Amino acid sequence: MTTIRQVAAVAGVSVATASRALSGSPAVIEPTRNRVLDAAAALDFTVSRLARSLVTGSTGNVGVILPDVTNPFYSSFLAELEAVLDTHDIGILVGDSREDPVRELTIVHRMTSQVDAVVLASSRLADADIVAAATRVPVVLANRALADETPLPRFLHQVLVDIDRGFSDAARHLHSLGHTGLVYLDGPARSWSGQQKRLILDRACRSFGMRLSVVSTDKPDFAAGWRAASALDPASDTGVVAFNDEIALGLLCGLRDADIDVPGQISVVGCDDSLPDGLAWPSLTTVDSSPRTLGALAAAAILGTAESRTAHVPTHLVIRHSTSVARHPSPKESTL
Amino acid sequence: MTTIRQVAAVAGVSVATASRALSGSPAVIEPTRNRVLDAAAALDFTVSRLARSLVTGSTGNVGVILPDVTNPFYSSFLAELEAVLDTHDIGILVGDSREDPVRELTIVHRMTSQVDAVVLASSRLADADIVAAATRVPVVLANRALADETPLPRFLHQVLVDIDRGFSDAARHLHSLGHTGLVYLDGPARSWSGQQKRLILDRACRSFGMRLSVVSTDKPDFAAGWRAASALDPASDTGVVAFNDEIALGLLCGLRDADIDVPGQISVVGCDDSLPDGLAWPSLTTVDSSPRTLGALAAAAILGTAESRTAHVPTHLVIRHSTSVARHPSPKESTL
DNA sequence: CACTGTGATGTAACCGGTTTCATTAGACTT
DNA sequence: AAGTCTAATGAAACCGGTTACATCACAGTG
Repeated sequence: MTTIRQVAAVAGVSVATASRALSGSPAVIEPTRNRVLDAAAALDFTVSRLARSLVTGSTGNVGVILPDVTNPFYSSFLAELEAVLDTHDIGILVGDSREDPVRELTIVHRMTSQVDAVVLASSRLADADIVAAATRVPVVLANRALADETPLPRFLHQVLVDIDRGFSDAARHLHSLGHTGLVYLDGPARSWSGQQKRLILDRACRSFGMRLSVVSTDKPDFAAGWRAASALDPASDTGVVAFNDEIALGLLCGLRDADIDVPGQISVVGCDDSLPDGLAWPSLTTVDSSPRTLGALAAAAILGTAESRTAHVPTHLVIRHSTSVARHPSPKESTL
Repeated sequence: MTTIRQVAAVAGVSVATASRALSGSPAVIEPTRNRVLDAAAALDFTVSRLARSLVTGSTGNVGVILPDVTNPFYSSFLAELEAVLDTHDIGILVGDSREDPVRELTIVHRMTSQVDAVVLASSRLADADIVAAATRVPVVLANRALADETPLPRFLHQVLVDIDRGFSDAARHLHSLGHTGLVYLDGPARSWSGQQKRLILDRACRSFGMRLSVVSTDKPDFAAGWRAASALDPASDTGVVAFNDEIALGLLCGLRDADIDVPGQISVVGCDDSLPDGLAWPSLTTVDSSPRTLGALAAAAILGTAESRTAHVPTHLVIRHSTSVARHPSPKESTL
């Protein structure tokens, strides 16, 4: 490996001058700079970000920890975050906690000493652990908020999806279609956003006088939705809201497999609006919480261009064809 | 930030001893080690991987560059790679080239000085660039091979999907079902594996006396498959092989939208076997090239446990219900 | 008892850059 | 011509660890 001292030697200058020339300091005169750059090119030299980081105290890297890289929500989030930071020549250390708080904490520790900030997406950590982490390295919480009573640490940003609007509207929508009860297909047990969605639906149902029942899923994917299909009874469960579109899609397919008509017998609402046109049939009514926008907000927090300590991605309900008027089987009707 | 000198001071030992105690050297006696560990705990100290890397020459990180994190093939690959390396306390720097060789090269440069190795997944770089990179940092090529005439650099591993078997079988399968021609829905123009798939199909078709036509797609996703649906003519295009399952799925949905029956009118074969059960209807005949296994092989190459310089993931054709006997419209039949 | 060997610890150099501060040369002032 | 200022460069400290080598105490040996 070639070092800056070799470059300096070849260029016939001191290491200080070489360093200045290479980092574009204006204090070095044109011909000198060229000698250094030529030498560097000749030796195929690139500065060691490691060594630079050690002395400057900034690494040019940020850490990102996700519950599951494989989940489209997180991979989109990551893609956008990466795209923005890349333009600022910032690298990304990625960690996959696989929904495990212990592993998440381990990864945080591995990262802290080599990044300028850590982004925790849908963190499964306890508030206390997050607060503790924020004392060692700036933290951006994405899709997760600390409890209201927890005071926000100095170096903690939050970027959130404002699902309140979307989920309230989802409940209102189903209510207005005559549904008298709702089934919520929840996400992972430790998911903060899943819990929020549940709370919002609960509040909404209460205000509309609807029943709410919750079905848990371990991993929020297609298979979970498919399995849930067989747990539903079209006689009583006419309206379903899912944690995300993957679950909703699995449900759609599972219901079709069971010859249950959507939206004729059961109405389905998803979340994220992450499915490409034409994949879901019928097209899915969903809450559009954009992970890419969330990624952009996280990037803004990292870059210091965020306007406030906690930012929100707005949502709204996108009504398509997986929801329709509830069919109320009256006692008189026979099921044939 | 607390340093090892502070820990040493509190523990009443020299920095050397502190360092040894913290890194588990056997040369330090039990009570001393405890004093150091206690001091470290009291000061909430963690070693700076940065500083350690600088002197030891090994960073404990590897870089991974992908054409698109959002693509399930790559996110699965990444997930597995991460999972294995995580158990060895190795971190991952991730870069998304977005199919752009220039960006890919930039990312390689950003990484080289801070990783122990770089994994290039489906690299879009020229052989020469890859070889050049391999002189600066060990490289693992995943799903991409150098040209046969290019001599393998010392620090270059290759982990490949042995699609030959799967794709030959796909062609044979369709041939045996009476299809007289094949349409190949290709992936990104710069994709090496796409080119390989094309070559294999070409060879196979030649040997079976089948026609082969190739349709290009820019991004290998659902939407591309959907668009391709309208480019097919069921009268002549009865057998289709797709670059991956996402394209195949898009095609399936697009064909259904156009009221073209699969497999009645058109048979479809995908690649990767990445779709969850029940998503595709009819279930998709596909070549099972496992990205997770590929990720595991890449990890083995990194860890030095690889048995050879180039490893292969075997494939075979998984026959399901999206392929069937070709319906040959004879001139006498009317289309009604 | 003097001598050698061994094991625990300390001292200081080192990794590859950046940056403070000193030095030097030349331009400008008076 | 002496003095002051400025701009370019160099010397050396420093970032936070690791490790080669020196040191020292003590046990074992003849």
